[in-house]
Amino acid sequence: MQFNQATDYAFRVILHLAGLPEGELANSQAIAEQQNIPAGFLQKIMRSLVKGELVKSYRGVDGGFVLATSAEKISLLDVIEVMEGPLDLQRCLKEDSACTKGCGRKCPVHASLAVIQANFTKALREVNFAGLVGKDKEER
Amino acid sequence: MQFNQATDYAFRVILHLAGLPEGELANSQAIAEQQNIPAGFLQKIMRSLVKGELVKSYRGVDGGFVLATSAEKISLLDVIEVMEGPLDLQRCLKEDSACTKGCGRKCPVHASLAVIQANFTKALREVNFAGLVGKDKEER
DNA sequence: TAATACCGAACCAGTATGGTATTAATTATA
DNA sequence: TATAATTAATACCATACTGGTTCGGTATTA
Repeated sequence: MQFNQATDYAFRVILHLAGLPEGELANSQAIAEQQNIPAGFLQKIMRSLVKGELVKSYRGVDGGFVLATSAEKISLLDVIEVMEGPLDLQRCLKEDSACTKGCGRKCPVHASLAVIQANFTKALREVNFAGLVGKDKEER
Repeated sequence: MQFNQATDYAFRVILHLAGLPEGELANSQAIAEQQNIPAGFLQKIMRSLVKGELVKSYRGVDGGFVLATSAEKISLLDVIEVMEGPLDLQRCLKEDSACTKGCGRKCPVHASLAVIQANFTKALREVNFAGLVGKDKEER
């Protein structure tokens, strides 16, 4: 029960981009070096972030990446879902049919986990990268 | 970000055992049939639960399994941790050294996730199987 | 001593993880 | 318009994890 390494890296990437001066873009080499992420793997991650529409890319000389929207509008959950797909603690919280016992909604474990999951995702949705980058700068 | 199938099965197993009349034990075949869990796989799961000291086993004729302690004292988190090991959202929440960026405790993502994880595990710890089996019986 | 049940370990196919490598497409600029 | 800089796309790879299955061993009891 852990986020992927790629997701951890993606957090760093978004935080990095969120900390950039308005309008400035970062290329993958710079991100890789400053955030200490394997360059080749980072490129793969960047493509996920672009596909997931969290980041915009520009090719060619002086190309690079920028956030696709304001840091305030990007939450921890957004990054997680782009990197790992929807967050569902149990198979049967995604689709009822996934429960091999076929208890439908009657299983009390299911019911409890549904509530816990709702609170969990809410908490992840409430943290945005504008806030995070703010704390990051305080730190220094 | 999903619990293993084995963990889901384990929830059913504990719920099953928690619903048994005082002192009664269930053998793996009965559990497999009633909870619709592949018999061979269930045996593996039972061994994990025994090793994790959530369940006690008795061999031989009329052998089987019982909860090792009262259902009240077994939480969702207990089952999860026995089946999957400690719950840590990020590598660096487990060990500082796991952060390849080496930011120690200064990373704001780390800090936020630590809080979220604490609430998450608290919620999982607060749900016990005495409560769950109560709801299960109401249902019928 | 035979039947019943759990124990332990090995094994297996399929998929995910964490990377790497290569080639193609694009674009600013000299 | 050539060229250097950059991302895009795809394929590949070793290793580990997942969700099982199998089989011989061991304890218990009638």
